[in-house]
Amino acid sequence: MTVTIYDVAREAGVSMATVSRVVNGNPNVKPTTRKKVLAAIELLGYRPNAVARGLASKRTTTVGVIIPDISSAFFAELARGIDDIASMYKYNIILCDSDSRLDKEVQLINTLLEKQVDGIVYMGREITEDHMRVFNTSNVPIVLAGTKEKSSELPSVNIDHFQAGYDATIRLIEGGHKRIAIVTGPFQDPLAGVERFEGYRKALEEHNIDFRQNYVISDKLTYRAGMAAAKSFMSLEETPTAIFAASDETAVGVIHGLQDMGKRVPQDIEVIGFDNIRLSEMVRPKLSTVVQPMYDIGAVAMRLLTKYMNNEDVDDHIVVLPHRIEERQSTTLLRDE
Amino acid sequence: MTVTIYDVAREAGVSMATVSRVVNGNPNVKPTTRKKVLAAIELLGYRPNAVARGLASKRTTTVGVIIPDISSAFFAELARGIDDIASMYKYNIILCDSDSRLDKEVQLINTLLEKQVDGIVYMGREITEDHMRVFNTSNVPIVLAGTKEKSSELPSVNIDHFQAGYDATIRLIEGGHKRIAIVTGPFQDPLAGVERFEGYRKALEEHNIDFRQNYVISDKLTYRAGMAAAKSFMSLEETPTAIFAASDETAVGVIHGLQDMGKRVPQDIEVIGFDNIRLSEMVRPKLSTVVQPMYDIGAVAMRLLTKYMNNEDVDDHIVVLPHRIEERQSTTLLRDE
DNA sequence: CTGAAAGCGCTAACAC
DNA sequence: GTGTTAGCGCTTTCAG
Repeated sequence: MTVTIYDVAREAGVSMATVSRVVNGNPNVKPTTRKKVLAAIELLGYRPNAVARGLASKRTTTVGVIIPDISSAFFAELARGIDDIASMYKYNIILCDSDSRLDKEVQLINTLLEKQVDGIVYMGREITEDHMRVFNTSNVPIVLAGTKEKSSELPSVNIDHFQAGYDATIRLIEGGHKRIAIVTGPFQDPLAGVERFEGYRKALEEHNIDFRQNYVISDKLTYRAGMAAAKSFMSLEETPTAIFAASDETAVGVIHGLQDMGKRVPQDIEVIGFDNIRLSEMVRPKLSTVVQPMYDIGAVAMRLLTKYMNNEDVDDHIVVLPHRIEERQSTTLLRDE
Repeated sequence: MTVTIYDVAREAGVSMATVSRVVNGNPNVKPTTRKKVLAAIELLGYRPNAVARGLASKRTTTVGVIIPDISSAFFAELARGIDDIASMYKYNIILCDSDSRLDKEVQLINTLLEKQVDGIVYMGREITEDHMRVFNTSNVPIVLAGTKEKSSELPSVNIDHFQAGYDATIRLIEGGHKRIAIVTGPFQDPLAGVERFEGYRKALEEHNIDFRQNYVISDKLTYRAGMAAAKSFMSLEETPTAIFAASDETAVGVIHGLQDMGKRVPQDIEVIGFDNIRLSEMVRPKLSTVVQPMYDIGAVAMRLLTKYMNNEDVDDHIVVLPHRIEERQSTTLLRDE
């Protein structure tokens, strides 16, 4: 029924080993026999069975990727980086949407390990001890992309979120603002919820601006949350004049919430986002934002993983990529008015 | 080093076969022995090797998914539907980004087949004879999601794009418009480029509205293309009063292009999009659009695939899901002014 | 209800 | 250069 390496061998009048050699590009084959084998392969329509190969060689050229939400523009962009590099190195990807649920994540990791992936790229928001426990049962390398884990045991690639939050706030301060609000992620999220927020605090502190608890809203970084936050801030007695939202989607929600209340951005209130997803250029005013090199984070993470899988030396298992601020129309920082 | 089924068998004092049975949930095992085996598994930290299982059983519980661009909101949403149903049926997904390139697609299909996936869900824009050739070498079922192939041999799930294009245009006509332009996809794309466009033509024709060649622009359905199209249409002597864009992103580009030229939407010009991606609610005015049940298309496609993989009967291999029009703020169809 | 044994299709020494 | 021969770790008859 299905044609195997053995059929090819017989057809070509050689041994399985020889067929295996030509299939795998082993140079130790006389050109004439190679030709014969190739002809037999063509004739029979032979397709190597990667599962059998995987069992025999103990390598599957497949890596597992855990993603919290494939329809999130941010993670999808990371995934693109991962996929590009993976395919460059001839790896395939088993993509698993974890829905950010711990139980599912743990189960997925186990499944991936059973499937004998050669390595795993993990994306998530928070890493608990339960995560670490499963990670530790892994016999293959794992690298975190856009995700952090406090002990810094696991290799990871990120930007400096603290610094990024600081930078964003500084720009607002330099724009002359004193009443600066923030919509930050859930506090369980060490990056979007904590570090960016800590950067914000530090910036205020350094500039002797009082920190006001009612200027901070911690929520899931959705569009709706942004709209709600805008309403909430605008109901304060002393309303903020600038808002730092820890994600672009949220920032856009903030802007629309503001606009719906008749406020103009940036004339009345300035808004800055985070990530630089494509959406940020597809709204009016275009969103000023902290740009995170999403594609690169994914790409570098995957590249790092290939090094581990090939037992190459890696000089630094924690890589921090640069970020920058892209000023568009939702802030007026560059205008001198 | 790694613990195998054999180790568990010895530890539990039973045969491999018995261990296999408990691992696979075979009921023909005495509770006591099951308990013993489970204990041994726990003790040894045994993790079944899915590759070996796949080789022996000829099933990998893995399906391949080809996606043109993982960072496209439309396809990502389909992928979510696919993934959800796949995980519901205990399948894992090998996700391959084809970048819409024929050569890569063909190569990816082959790789997936080598990896012994149990089935394939294919998403793409166009299906050529080269595609069909590879598809035909497959010994596992393939279903198309959001993609069509003229011969209708392959199972697929879609909406009726012709009807959808027709409906969108009719709404514009009913809104009182006579000068209706369209930004359609590339003509190689049978759905976004051809069918939607044909629907548009038919609607005009039925209402005795002259078809004008300079009211149609066929381009990649990007945001930029939308902006460019808006400029182009507005440079015409007789400018359109309504524009149907064959994707939401393009529609938003059109709107912004219009706004940048000082036009108001919908007061001066009405715009309707296609797909109903999340973006359509995250812009102002909110975009009226033809809603395509993206998640469902993916989900149904995957469900269909499971049927084929289990040799279940399927009554109809071509499934057409319903679409509808969601009126938001970029059209005034419902207003009576 | 349980065990023995024959593969699944391929790779990887090891000979020649 | 090429062939032989063990496995890789598991499922699956087939007995009993």
